[in-house]
Amino acid sequence: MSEIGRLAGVSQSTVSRVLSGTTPVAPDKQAAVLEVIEQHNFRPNIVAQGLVHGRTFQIGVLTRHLGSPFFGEILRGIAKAMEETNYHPVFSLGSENPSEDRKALDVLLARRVDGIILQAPQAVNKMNDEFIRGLAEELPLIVIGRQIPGLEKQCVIVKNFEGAYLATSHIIAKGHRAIAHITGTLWIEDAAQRREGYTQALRDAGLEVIPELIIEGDFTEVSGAQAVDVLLSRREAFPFSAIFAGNDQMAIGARLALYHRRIGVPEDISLVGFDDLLGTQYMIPPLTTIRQPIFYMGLMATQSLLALLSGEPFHLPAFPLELVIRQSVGLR
Amino acid sequence: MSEIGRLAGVSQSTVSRVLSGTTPVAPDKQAAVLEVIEQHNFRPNIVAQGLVHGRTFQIGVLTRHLGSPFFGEILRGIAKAMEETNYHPVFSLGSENPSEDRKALDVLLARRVDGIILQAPQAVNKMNDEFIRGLAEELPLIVIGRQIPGLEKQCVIVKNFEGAYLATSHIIAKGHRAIAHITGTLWIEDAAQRREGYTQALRDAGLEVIPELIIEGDFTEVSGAQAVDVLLSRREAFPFSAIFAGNDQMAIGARLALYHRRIGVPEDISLVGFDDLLGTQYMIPPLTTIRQPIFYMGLMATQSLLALLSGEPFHLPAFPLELVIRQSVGLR
DNA sequence: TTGTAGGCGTTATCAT
DNA sequence: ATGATAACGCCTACAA
Repeated sequence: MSEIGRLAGVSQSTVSRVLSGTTPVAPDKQAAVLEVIEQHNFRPNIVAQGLVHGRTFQIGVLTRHLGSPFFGEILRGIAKAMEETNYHPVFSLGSENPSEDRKALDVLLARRVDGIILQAPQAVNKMNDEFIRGLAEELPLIVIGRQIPGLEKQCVIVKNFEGAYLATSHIIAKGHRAIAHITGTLWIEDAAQRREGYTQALRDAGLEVIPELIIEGDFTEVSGAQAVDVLLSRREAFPFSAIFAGNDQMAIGARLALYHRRIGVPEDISLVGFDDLLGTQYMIPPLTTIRQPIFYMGLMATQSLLALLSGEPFHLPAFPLELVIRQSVGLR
Repeated sequence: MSEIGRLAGVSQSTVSRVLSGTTPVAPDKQAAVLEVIEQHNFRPNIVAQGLVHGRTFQIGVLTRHLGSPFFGEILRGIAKAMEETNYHPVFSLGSENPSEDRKALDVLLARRVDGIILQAPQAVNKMNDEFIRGLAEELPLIVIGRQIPGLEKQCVIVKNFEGAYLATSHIIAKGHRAIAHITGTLWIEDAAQRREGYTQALRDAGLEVIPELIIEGDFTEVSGAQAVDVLLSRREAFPFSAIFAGNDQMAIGARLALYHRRIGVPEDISLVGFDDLLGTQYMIPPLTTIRQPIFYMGLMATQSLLALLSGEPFHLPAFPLELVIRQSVGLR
């Protein structure tokens, strides 16, 4: 920057001022400086700026699984919210291994990110509620997909229980008596809560909860397909006529497996998903699912974080769920 | 850091030395310092370290679409390669809008990333070959999915033409005469090259290339399904008995659409994909596809970049493709 | 072995 | 309006 100043015949501070625009600068010098900057296509070093300001303008996002459409949507929301700001997201991939998870967080912290978005952090070990509460005192923090007692206002959660209850009740209302459920990764709260909603709906309808009809998947399409295989292999002993999949990805996998076995949906088996993923209804119509505003969850989480950052008040809205029936489902 | 030194009764430099381990420090002082560090759980500021060293230990990754399984695999490779290093990836999302694409790159540059991985950059406007060559002179750079003349050694590409040729020839060898093709986003080289391989294989077999049988998709499942709908709607005028999908995601979409119309695969229509995506063969068996070592492409690209960074010699291996036939395809 | 001091690229506060 | 100058947090000669 001083080099630029030298070439333009001004001081380094003037260059800084031209760039920041905080203080008026004589038009001729202004022009001279911009000229030199242009020639050398100089860019101010954000890192050094950060040193001065005490911030990095980076938001850490601790996540898992970048290849999923679900996460992709959340990310779109996060990126969208930061679009016109100076902030930039930095992703760190957690894993199912708790220590790796913690290490990923440490990297973010060492980089002095200005705030953190925790995506469905594991509730074990060093990542327990207590730890996260402590973390929240050190820096602005938003948690997606997990409710931390005492930190409710900074947690983005979804009415998983209600959604699953709604979905299951809908299936029951259509006359089904034996309903299977493919869960997501159970240590992720969303999955556990959806399972609860499912079992509660069964109980409230006076139906029996059959453990053999509940298969744990991992939110991926493959696990959905595999779960169906397991269910079908037991079908003699544990018959069922409908499946409630813990998310749309598993619903897609399940649908493929059913198609493959030439089992009609919904004629032979009814299928309900969760998320209302982009395009799902096009790929596997007809589809009944629970709509979840994923994109907005990412967006709002980020906006709240930015508000936290600037000390502004904010409130995370409640994210509603909705039963969506695409085309005529014909659940029987 | 000086605060830590004060509390431990040593100078700030000694604290630095304890942390870096570059210079011996008296055991007692060492202990005292570590003690204080522990108490205040102090972490050195990587940003400030970067200022001194002139590097940020960040690798910029310009990408598009974080929600795709294909990109997820590349990313796994990138992350894996950086795992035991001090480097950390920073992602910036490009878009189909060239100016956005450029802006995403600028953010990375302003953050003074030490190196850049360009993921299938658009070959237009400011991102032309000339520009990228210039960029490569400024900082270590690896390009995935596009061949830049004069920069071949830093480009990770795949034998797309050969793979598509192989796939199409295989289908022809099974007796098909009218083969449809669903392409990926055509401004991405991979997609264009695969289309070339497809048309060349047809020509070499003396078959006619029918434009109406070539549908442009965008690598997503939905586009695969939609393409099939279009193809089927024209089937009277332009019949076909096989489909070569430009990637596995579109193959999945196509398969779903076919299943939905109760069109058997491979009895009625044969389907071949490209990528050998994780789990695909499980979800839609039997599947014939071209195997592409996606994970290793990300891994090797990153290792090469790190080598570039440290001035070590390196060579990007050729990434082979392979025709994979899962189970008995029964292409007729 | 340890402390002092200078510098990395900016911004902000002073004078001028 | 503009130029010095002091931070920001850390590393590293250099000196002791």
